[in-house]
Amino acid sequence: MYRQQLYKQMSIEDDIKSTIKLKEDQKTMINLLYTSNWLKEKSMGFFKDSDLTSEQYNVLRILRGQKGNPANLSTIQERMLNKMSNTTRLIDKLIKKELVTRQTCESNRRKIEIYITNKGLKLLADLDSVVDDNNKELTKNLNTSELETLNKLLDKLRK
Amino acid sequence: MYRQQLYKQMSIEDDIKSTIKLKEDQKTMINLLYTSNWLKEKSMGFFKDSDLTSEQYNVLRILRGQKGNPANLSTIQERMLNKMSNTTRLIDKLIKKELVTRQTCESNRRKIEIYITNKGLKLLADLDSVVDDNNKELTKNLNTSELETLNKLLDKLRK
DNA sequence: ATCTTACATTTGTATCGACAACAATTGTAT
DNA sequence: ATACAATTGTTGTCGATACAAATGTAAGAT
Repeated sequence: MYRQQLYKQMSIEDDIKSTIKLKEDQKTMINLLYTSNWLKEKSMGFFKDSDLTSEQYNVLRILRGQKGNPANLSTIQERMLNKMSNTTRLIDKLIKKELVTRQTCESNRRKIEIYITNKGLKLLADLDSVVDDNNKELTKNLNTSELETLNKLLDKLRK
Repeated sequence: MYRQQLYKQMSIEDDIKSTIKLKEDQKTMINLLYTSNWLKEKSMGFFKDSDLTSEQYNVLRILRGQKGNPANLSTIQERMLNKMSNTTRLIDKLIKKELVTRQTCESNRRKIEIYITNKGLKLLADLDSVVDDNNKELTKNLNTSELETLNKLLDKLRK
């Protein structure tokens, strides 16, 4: 039983060359993982140029969002897109690049406080327009209303 | 229409605790990465139980899709959800577990042919229902029509 | 005061992935 | 026939990552 490829838009089943008919929920699972990898691949060039990994960039964004306030490790971990087990060493890398600083919290010495440096802020500012262009490029096939629908569905999925 | 936030569904902006208003395309990018990580996390238990990594499972699925025909390395790489650089060593792991076999191709001795073993097929068969349940559980907040819409939008995004 | 438990981060270890160098085989041009 | 290029896969290296155990700190119970 062969599918009608000719009239159909290229779908996830074509992309992964599935030989069997997938159920809608299976398709969604695969589609989401596949699409997120697709996005990562398409963004790789950007991260390579900036000499940051996507996780490092993510942490810098989180710190900028603190607007001058420090963040401690557990806060950062909570907010990261993908919780990784070893934020310590990620911060080490950022410190070596002088993009953040680390100091132990006065009121609770178990905690450490992490600040983004001016150099870090400057780097982010420089990257902003590139990231923006990249986002626009990668989402150019969907109009705003479609993007909204997509976001709503993703939010609802995780609800 | 004030205090609209109170009645609003939890969105990606709440999830990542963004302090700034994001544009729709930014939201989509983050939402996709975040959701795929969410799915991976939620599926982790399954992979741990089966003693397979998600990539190994993915490769076994691809081989089963071959329906008895072998696949060579480059074919597998093409079809993997996330292209990894070192499929050789991934196959090594699967061979050690006796889930696949490897032999050089007769007609083109640069190529190798990879077959899934009966043990591999049996493992997949055993996992099928678990995977199915997992999929259903993870997509339970969306009905079929919503899943279809989601799939269409993802396909269109990558088009 | 000491003990236990919880919290916050760090460190050890083993594995994974990216990248590059390499080897073997096949294809092609002269 | 020979040389050169392209294909296909393997191996070495190194940084990144996951997971678990260890460390240091705080708070509560007895």
